[in-house]
Parts: sequence; C-alpha cells; structure tokens
Amino acid sequence: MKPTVHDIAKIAGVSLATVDRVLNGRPGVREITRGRVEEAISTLGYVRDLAAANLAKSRTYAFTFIIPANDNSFMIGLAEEVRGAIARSSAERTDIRIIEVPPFDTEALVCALDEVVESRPAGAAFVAIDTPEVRAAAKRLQAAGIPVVTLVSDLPDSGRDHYAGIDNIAAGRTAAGLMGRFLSGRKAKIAVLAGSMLVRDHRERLEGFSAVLGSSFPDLDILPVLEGRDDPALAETALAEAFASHPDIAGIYSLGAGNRGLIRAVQARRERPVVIAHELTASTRAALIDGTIDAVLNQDAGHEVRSAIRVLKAKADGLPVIAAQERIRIDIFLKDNLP
Amino acid sequence: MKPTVHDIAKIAGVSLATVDRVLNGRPGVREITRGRVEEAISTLGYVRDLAAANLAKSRTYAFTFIIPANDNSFMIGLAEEVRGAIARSSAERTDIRIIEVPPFDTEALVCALDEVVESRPAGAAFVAIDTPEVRAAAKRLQAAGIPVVTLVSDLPDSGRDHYAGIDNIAAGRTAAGLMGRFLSGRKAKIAVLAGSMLVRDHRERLEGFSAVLGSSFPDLDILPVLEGRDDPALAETALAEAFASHPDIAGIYSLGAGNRGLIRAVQARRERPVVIAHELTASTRAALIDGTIDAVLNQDAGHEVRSAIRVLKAKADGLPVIAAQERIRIDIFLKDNLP
DNA sequence: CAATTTCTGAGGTACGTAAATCAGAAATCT
DNA sequence: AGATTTCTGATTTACGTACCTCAGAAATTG
Repeated sequence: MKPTVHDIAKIAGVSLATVDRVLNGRPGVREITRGRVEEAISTLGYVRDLAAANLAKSRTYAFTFIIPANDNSFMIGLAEEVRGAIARSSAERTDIRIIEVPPFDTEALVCALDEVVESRPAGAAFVAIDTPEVRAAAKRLQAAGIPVVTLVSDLPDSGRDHYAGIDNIAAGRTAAGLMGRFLSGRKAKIAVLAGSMLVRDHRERLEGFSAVLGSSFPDLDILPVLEGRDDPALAETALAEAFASHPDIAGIYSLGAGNRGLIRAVQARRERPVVIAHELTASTRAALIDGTIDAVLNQDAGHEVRSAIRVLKAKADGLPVIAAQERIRIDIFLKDNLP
Repeated sequence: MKPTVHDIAKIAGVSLATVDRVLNGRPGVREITRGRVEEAISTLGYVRDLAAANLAKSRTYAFTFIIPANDNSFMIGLAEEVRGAIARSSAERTDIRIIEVPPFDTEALVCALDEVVESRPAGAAFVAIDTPEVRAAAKRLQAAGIPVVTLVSDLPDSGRDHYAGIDNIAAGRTAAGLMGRFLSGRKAKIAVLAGSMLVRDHRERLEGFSAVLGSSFPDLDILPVLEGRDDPALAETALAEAFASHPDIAGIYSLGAGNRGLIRAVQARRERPVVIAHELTASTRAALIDGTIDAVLNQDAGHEVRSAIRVLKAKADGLPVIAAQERIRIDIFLKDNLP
C-alpha cells in the first residue's frame, strides 16, 4: 500500500496538521519536529498524490498563450490547437487564455508579456521574437515566479523554463543533407527563402543549412537570403527576381512560411529545381503530390501545444519533465509518406 | 463552476444515491426517474471528474504487456521503456506486468494471451505475430472485455482496440522514395533484408517499398528478399552471398533488425551501396556517422509505450482518444540530424 | 387487504490531501 | 510572577465521487 500523510503522522508521532505544515513549507514547526517528519517521509518513501491534492485544492491551472495573429496556415493551425486544448480544459483542470499579437512586432509582444505578469497565471507560453526587449520581458515573467515556455521559436538566456519546438539547426542540416543527396554531385546555385531573420527559428535553420552545405556539398553555392516575411506575394516576387538574375538555380530551401507564393513562382518556370520547404499545409501537400516540392520538413503544432501544457503543469507543481517525451520531432514528408 | 453530482440531484429532485445509480448503471431506478436524472445531466453538461472518481475507487489500472525476448537493441529498448513506465506507475495509478515470450513463436504468444484472459487485467498490449492462432487468441481477449492494443506490429481483424506503432507501408514507401532519389536515375539492383515475413510490420514495409520502387523508379530492380530473422550473423552471411552473386547491387533496404551483421557485410565490400535501415541504435548511429548507412527510419519505443498506456487508460474508462496525439511518427535520420 | 417485491431517499464512510479553527504548551518579555 | 507571543497538536471540514446500509414509500402479487 502506498504511504499516506496519516502514516507519516503515525511514524513521526505528530499530528496531521504538523505533517501538512512540513509538506507545504508552512511555518509553525520546530526544527527538531520538522526533522522527525522529514525522516519519516523519506523512510516511508512518501510521494504526494497529485490527483488528491489537486482535488482538495480544487486547483485549476491558469495558463496564458501568446500567439502571433499571422495569417499563414501554420500559425492558424497553432491557434486552432490551443483552442482544442481549451475545449478539453475541464477534464485537464486547465484554464487557458489566448492573447493574439501582430506578427514580428517586438513592442506588441513585450506589451503582452507584461500584461501576463500582471494577471499572474500559473504559467505562460509564447512564440518568441529574438530581441533584447523581448528577452528582458521574459526575464520579468520568470522573476515573477511564472513558469515560461517558448513555443515554436526559442529565446535562450531569457530564463525560460522550456522550449516546446523543434531543433531548428538540425532541421536546417537535414534540409541540406537532402538537398545535397537529391542534387548528387551537380554544381549549382541554391536559393534560400526566409520569413524574417528576426525570429530565431529562421536564423537557426539557415545556420544549420549553410553549415552542412558548406562542409559536405561544396559544389552547391548559397545565394544571398531572400526575405519574404512569410507573405506569399512578397515571396513570389522575390523568387521571380532571383530566377531572373540567376538562371542556374537548381535548388530552393524555403525555411519560413508563405509557401503559396513560392509554389507559384516555381511552377511559372520551365526547369524544376529541387525544392525543400517547411510545414505541411494544404498547399505544400498539394505541391508535394504534383512534384513541385520534393520534401517538406514539418513540426506538429498539436504536439507542441500539448507538450507546452504538460511542461507548464509539471513546472507549476515543481515536478520533473520526461525529457524524451517532450522532444518535438522533425517530421520529414516525401510524397510517398504523406499522412 | 463545474456541475457536480449534487447539482444533478438538486435539479432532478432526487437524492444523491439515485444519481449515483444512474451514473454507474446500477439497478433500482424507475425508468421515469432515470429519465429525469439523465435530462438533468445533459442540461447541466455534467462530466464526471475522473480524478475524484479514481480517488474514491482508489483505482489502479492493471495492464499487461507481452513483449518478445528478442536480443536486438530495439526490443531491448522497448522492454526498457515498459520498465520505465512501471517506475512511474505510482504517480500514474498503473500496475503494469510484463510477460516475455520467445520471438517469432506463435504458440508461446497464444499461450501468453490466454494467460492474460485468465488474469483479467484492465488492458493488455502485445507485439503481434500475424497468424490465425494469434488472431483468434486476440479475439478471446477482446471478447472477455479486455481492451487490447497491438504494439509495433499490428493485427487487423482481430478486434484490437488500437495499434500503437508506425504506418509500416508508409515507412516502406519513404525508404523507396529516398532510395530512388539518392540513386537518381541509375540503373541498379536493390537488395532487401528482412527479419521474418511472419510479422506484419516487415511484410508491410516490403509492400510499400516495392510499390513505390515499381511505380516511380522502374530502373531499380528488387532482388528476392533475404530473411535474417533479426539475427546479425544470419544477416551478414545472407548479404555476403547476395553480394557474391549480384555484383551490381547499388542499394540495400534493411527493414528488420540485426543491422550489426548488415554493417559488417557492407564494410567488407569495396563499393559502398546506398543503405537505408530501420531503428536508430548504437550501431546504426555509428554507421550513419561513418557513412555506411545513408538513412535510418526510426520509431520511438518510448512514445509507443506511453501511447499504448494512454490509450488503454482511455479505453478502460470508455473515453475517446485524441487520434492525432496517438499517431506514432516515422522519424527519418540522416547523419545531419542525429539527436 | 395483507404480504411481498421493487424502488427511492437519507445518511454515512471512504479515498488522500489541503486548510482552517481552537486549545494547550512552551518560550519570551515585562 | 503574570502577560504575551510563538509553537504545536487535535479536530474538523472540504474537494467530487463511489459505495454501503437502512428505512420507508410505492408498486405488485396472492
């Protein structure tokens, strides 16, 4: 039988109230008595029954998610997943609030983060922008004792407790590995289309991509990065111009969103380059099937949201997380293994 | 505030005991009264608080896992993950028992399954062998009202409630897609090394691989399948013989275990073929790094075990499962994205 | 109409923990 | 020494559900 607080009280020769004070760090216990209780706890191997504790506290976990109001499929899907979690909130004892902020807007994000500090939830998750202001705001959150999880895009050295997202350097390296093998030995130019170098995930993908291409496939040259701000129209014109000035582009790595524009630009061309993109959406899926895109690297927004919630709960309770369970995987989709 | 049984009793104008009888399907309630209670339940939108219910029942979920006592890294890792779940059992209210059976042994598996029927746990998971006897035994389990989950290798038409494993046809198709692109346009022979055609996962991988190779890469010819019974020594000799009789082998798809033998055979040869294997282990990882293996398709045993437990719990409680959460993904590892 | 059988309500205890109240003991201060 | 403050223990209630007992009401049977 699992030991309970009653057993501790019996063994330590104290009352339930004293055990409760020790367990919950409340004052009013002599050092000697506290020692006796703690000894009883460790000899019995007592672990608090979280379900019973939450029931007694009638606890609900108040969490806040800050997500950019981007209109690309991925961010829309991410918001959708958070709403799905809200729908399950009664069963999971959570009370999740969403704050939407304009995309790539440091000021708005900082403002939202400070609002979170005010409302003092049991935890917060947000899609980071990598600027000093945001980092400072994240530190304020952390200093207020609120567990913080970054979502999709990380923010190191900000005191965040956890990052729920893929390893973007590895993603970039993978893209490079596939690109190199798919072009096997050809000498060619590679175009890279990014959203913004302001977000860390895009920067890291580029970093990983360049590193592997440089070391393992020296015959492939990367052209200056095109910034499309995750906007289909901007992406299309940027790419069209690149095609015009570099007719020998044989590969494209699209490491951001706004792939509808990329697809239109590629389809308007005679020779098909090898195209590797991120995020499986309706348009990239169609492009995979018709051969416009060769491979899609994907992160599962649902997994990221559920993982963020699990981690926030664990942090709120001061519990460890199962690291292997919370590692978000990079899915690689070819047209042959579309789900 | 979330509605409770007390609210139902008040609204329906009955006592707590009657509400309890209706909720738990106990006898002793007139049809008319039952109707009134059920109406109150639906108008209030009552959902039973599982944590409180489990606490009151002091319920633990007794689950049985049947796993083959294979000595390859993957199965050892799988057993390890189940033991990890046992270590967490007190916090998760589970009581998991492991039954080990000899690998590829229908009779032993059937015997174990029937033993499970006797012990009547709240759920069972097993690595299936695809034979009529096993299918019949699985049906007996299901008929006994015990939720059944197949693990790693599926068994359709057996009444199993869920399959916790990857889509092996998609895995085979992916391997073929990578193989075809890596060999881009070359005319060559492909060797396939399997464990046993008795397990469904191996059969399905071959099926997917053959289908895509045949339709998309007609220049690549598949040689007759080599069976290595997941044994390194057998795999090595089988492959060495294949090399001897077919000097033009340019690609190898190893869809089972026992890759240590495969690696030795490949390294003993002058020309390096394109090699795609399954399961990331110490040896396949080393082979990826030194270039002996080009890609590894992996399934995460930890995810499979945790998913199986979540699903068994849900089934035991008659709850729905989040399908997207329980889809086990195929990880693709190149040397560039090793974790 | 009496004797049953079948419903239903009232009330309680339990699960393991949290948290509040109150009273007595010990230590500190005046 | 008496008053005050600080500890400590005992006891109780609560969280939401399960499950048990018992008694009385209603319906059914002979």
